[in-house]
Amino acid sequence: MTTKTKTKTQAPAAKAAGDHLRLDNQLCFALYAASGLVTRAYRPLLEPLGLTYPQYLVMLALWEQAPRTVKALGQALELDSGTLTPLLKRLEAAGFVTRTRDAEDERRVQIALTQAGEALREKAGVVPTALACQLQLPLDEIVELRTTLQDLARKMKAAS
Amino acid sequence: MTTKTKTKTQAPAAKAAGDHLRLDNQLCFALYAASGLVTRAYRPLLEPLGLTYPQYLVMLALWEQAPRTVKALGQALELDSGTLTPLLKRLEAAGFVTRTRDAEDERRVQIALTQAGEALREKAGVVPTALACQLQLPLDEIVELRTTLQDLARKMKAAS
DNA sequence: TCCAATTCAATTGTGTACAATCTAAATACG
DNA sequence: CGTATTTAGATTGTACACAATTGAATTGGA
Repeated sequence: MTTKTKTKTQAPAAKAAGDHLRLDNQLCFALYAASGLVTRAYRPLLEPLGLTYPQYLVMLALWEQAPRTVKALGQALELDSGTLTPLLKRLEAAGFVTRTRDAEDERRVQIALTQAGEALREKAGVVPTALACQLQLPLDEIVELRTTLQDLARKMKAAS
Repeated sequence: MTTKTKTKTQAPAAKAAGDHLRLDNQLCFALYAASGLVTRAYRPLLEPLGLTYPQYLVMLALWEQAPRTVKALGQALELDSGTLTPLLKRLEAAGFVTRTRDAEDERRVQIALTQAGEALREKAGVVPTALACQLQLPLDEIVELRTTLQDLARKMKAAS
């Protein structure tokens, strides 16, 4: 219906401002909501591992390459030290990583995996598969969506 | 240390575990990183309005329809009262919304826009356009990505 | 050489996010 | 009626997330 009449209607709702401020037309909100929903879907899968979702991402980064500095982790995950420092301390307290000052350059802190941290990789192996089932998306669509998002991320980083 | 195999090539990186735990192969991480980058891109645009990014989303929802209950806002934005209550108190303190107990049902709190809150919509009008430029994506790709994400969100809500 | 600029991580302060719990209000139901 | 259940928000506790600042370590010049 879209009462596009030039009525000076004030109270009811958005109208004159057009659709471009509608929540459902915002890519940003679709991204925000989807990201939140996916994070929530991971929670029950990660709880048995003793990890939160951001902690899981940090562990993924470390399983791929360790030891790494806080800085390198931040670049890989797009996070800064204000976020990572307390998170890594919690992972250290949980026994999954160690934090050591680099002897070469005392400003750096190297994050390494403990035995328990390494061992956790086996248990985490089932997580992506379990989640992929919940997504209810065919594999080729998952790949395409992921590629599009990585593309977007790359462009935004370049433009910043 | 890595006594498990006699191959001396243990240290470098993930390998046997396969690619399915690689960060770059995770849709969840692509979503997480893209969402964070977009949020960050909004920040400088929203700062002159006196809004954070989640506050902006709440205002979008209210510009579309107000007054609304906290519950209704939570459903629209996929957020719960533990997040919304303090956020709405800050918006109230900023003078953009009012919070009123519903006389019909005293459990409900109605969130309405103030004059300042209504007026902010005009200033916010430029935000989506300004951001669309930064995205460096053609409009049809934006629409397609948005549709895919909304699809994903719908499926995940249905499966939960 | 010496010191200014840079770099790295930690800290501080503000603002989300959510689970679990709590309270009051409304509804169901016997 | 009167109580059990459900519902709406608020509160509490834990965990991100980032801007701004700090402080120590390194680097780059003049």
